[in-house]
Amino acid sequence: MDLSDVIELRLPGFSAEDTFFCGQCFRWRRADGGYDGVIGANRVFVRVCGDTLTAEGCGEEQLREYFDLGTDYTALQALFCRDETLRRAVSFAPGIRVLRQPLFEALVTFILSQNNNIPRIAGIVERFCGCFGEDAGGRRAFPTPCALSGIAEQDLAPLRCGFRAGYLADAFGYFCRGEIDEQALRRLPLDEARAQLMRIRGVGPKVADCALLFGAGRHDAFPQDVWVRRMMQTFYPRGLPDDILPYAGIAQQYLFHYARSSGFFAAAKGARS
DNA sequence: ACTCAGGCTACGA
DNA sequence: TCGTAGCCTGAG
Repeated sequence: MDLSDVIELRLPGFSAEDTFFCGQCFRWRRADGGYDGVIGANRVFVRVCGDTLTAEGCGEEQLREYFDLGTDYTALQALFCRDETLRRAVSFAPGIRVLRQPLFEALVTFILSQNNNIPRIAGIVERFCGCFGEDAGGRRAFPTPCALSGIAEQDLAPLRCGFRAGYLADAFGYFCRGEIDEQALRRLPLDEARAQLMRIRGVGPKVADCALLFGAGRHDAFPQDVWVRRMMQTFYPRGLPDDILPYAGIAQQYLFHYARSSGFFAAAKGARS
């Protein structure tokens, strides 16, 4: 296969802007009217025109998986929009899709996300790839677990990721030794899958759910950060509607983005004391 | 200068 | 089993 081929995917309603910058991934940049990113071992350039996404740099199968073509967002949004709050969140940024990233990448980036802000996370991730990743055509691929065997906490000093370095080193160990079973994570009951990941130091419920949702295709995993918790307390004191639960993670992404970006909670900031 | 960020661990009650 | 102080670092 020629990786320089331009591949077109039909992706109705897709917004690269909202999808790439709604906080689920950290490696896309705006460039030349499109987006420059790295998927697996490949540097990829993406452009969106109407309902068509064009991509060059990687194969079609890889793209279909990464953009989760198997999930029908039109149907999903119809379901979500029967709920008043979700209807508002979805219409705020209807072009969001939850990406299916590699498990290791999702876990590592969300370990780095804790008590941290997005620009700085992106910086740490770039330094990490720069230090340990293979060349991917002008950018660096996200390092594979194998490439990190023997990497210790002190080797991570250049990342300037602070107390998270020890957590990363622990995670590398689990992956290098093959002690994280991706297939199991995909089929196990949610709490068991979460427990497997939470053996890693620095991985609590939130990070585990992010890894499952973004890195293992578990649409039922429901990461609750401060923003989503605010949404839950305000609009869903009794929890999400039952028919949403199998897709709670995707709903979460709309709720999260809405909570952070709509300004709904902005006034609450100064209102303490 | 100072707060706070997409949590977690460790420790105290 | 609860609740919470402290943590590296740097952006705002």
